[in-house]
Amino acid sequence: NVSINAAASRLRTQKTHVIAVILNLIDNTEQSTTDPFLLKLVGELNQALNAKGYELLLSNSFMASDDWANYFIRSQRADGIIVIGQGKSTAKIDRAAQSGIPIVVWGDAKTDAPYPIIGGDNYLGGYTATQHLLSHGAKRILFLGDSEHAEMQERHKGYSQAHRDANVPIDTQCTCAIDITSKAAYQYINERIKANGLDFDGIVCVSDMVALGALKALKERYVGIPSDVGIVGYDDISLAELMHPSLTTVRQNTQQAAIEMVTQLLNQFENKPTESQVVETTLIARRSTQHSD
Amino acid sequence: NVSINAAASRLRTQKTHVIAVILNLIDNTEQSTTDPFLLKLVGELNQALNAKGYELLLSNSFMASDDWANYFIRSQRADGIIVIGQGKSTAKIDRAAQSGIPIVVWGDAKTDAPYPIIGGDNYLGGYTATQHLLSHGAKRILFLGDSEHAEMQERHKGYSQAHRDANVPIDTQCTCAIDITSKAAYQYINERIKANGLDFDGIVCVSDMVALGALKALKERYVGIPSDVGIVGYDDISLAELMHPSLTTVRQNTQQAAIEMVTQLLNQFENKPTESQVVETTLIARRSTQHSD
DNA sequence: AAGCGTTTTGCAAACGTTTGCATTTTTATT
DNA sequence: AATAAAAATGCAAACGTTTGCAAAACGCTT
Repeated sequence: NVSINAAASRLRTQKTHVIAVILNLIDNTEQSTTDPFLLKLVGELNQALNAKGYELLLSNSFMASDDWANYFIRSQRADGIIVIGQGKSTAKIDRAAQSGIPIVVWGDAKTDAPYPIIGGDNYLGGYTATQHLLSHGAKRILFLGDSEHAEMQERHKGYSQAHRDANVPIDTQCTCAIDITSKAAYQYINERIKANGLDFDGIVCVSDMVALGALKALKERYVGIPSDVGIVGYDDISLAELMHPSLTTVRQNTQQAAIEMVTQLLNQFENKPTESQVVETTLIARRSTQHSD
Repeated sequence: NVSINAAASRLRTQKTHVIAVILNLIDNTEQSTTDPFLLKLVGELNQALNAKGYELLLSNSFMASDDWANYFIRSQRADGIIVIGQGKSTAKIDRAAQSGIPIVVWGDAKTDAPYPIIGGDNYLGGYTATQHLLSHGAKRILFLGDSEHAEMQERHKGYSQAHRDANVPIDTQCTCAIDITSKAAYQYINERIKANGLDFDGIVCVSDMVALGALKALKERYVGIPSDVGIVGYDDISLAELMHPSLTTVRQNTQQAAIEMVTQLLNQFENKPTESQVVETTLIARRSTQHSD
């Protein structure tokens, strides 16, 4: 009676008021649908979309196969697409964008692309995290993460620049390419210490999950934190401050990001110009890098 | 060309191949869309649904207002509803079910209801967790959680029975009603110790998040874990094993749960009988309750 | 009361599928 | 070769809105 048929309405108006959110997971990695940061973003997006009268269709790009434009937009399942994560290759994203559909992605905003990219300031994040460790006396800082991602590369640039600015030499041995999971980090740190001993006094991690894995390995070997090794994560997931010691981390304003992504997407519906946006990125200093004051 | 219009198809066939998943959040609580366990379940549901050719429409019941049956089903936005969490009151769920729409809920399977409820064995979970602590010598065990939920009540029953079976007296002072957030747990433990000193030697928590909050408070006061206080969580979120000490917890098989929920929902489409189901619930013993072996 | 502009009401077409029925074509059977 | 059965093809109706247009009703002015 009072409820109107959405299918009919959509057919008639050619508008679905649905946005597909695609978790663009890293293919051969276990960084899965359960990654806290990604899901946090999904939660924020849901709120931001609802506020604008849109609903969120969650997709892990299993059903959509590879042709997002056709599956979601042409077939009128959604009005636009929000992709979370650039992945190692932006091929799928590029293809979708090329067919001229409304699309926004969460990733590295500095990437030059025909679609708007929203993301934190990865260079600044990497720089600040590293500088923070250096200023607390660290001399050999590991960079723990996957450098194949645009986001990670930016962070690594910041990592390098911070070293140069502080006149601390960079050892390429300190850049460690691992899967961005806590498990991989745990294993890596374990094996490195077994092989080399404790040949570092700081770690910049590419996510909090990675940091937690590293932290666990260090604790099990009774490495003092932050006395022997300082560690900083990335994302400020809710667990970060609950750790012991609480985890210094780089926070990206996900709420702002979600709102911005939705705005940029809706702009495309009205053919307004769009542009990539950088969201607030701040270091949250906690105990994993400094003793109590 | 090759892509068919979903709106038209849905209108004609009266089938959307979409399932609405509603995060039935506890109203005046901060247990938000970012709760790791809930999102884990969402992830699993997404996979299980995709496997059956359905898509997942995520909803936090903001858009749906209160009339789920009308908003989602009558209006043909989805074919069925999966509700995550019974909440303090099942009024909304009952109303939706009463209008005869396909619905399944994650909650306490022992609750008598006209719709299938999938959930872990909360009584067993509460019992096993408590028994585990008792068998490691605990004498005064806190039950930390909100007892207004059906699920929590069952766990509390298990908690009580375990005490009786072990001939350990129960003090009502040990049943602590708090919001199920890490923050509330942290504050509660802090204040309790400040007021009473360390008047307990074990904690059964209603979720891992709660356990983490409690853990943090204990560590800050240099309470030995598990030597002074043993602690067991619930849910086995990925962080549980990364904590230090790693967290003993009760694991509910969420993958099995997701598949079961989807099955029960699809059954309703074909008017097959449905029934509430209990999923595998096991204690994962880790360091927060026992020293290394 | 007639003329004019504005608002209300009513109708029919269109959105793109699916489905049932009727017709035609193909294939198999005696 | 004639007939029955099966498969393929074509057509039109229906799903429930929205929207534009026409017609009608209404209010105001001269």
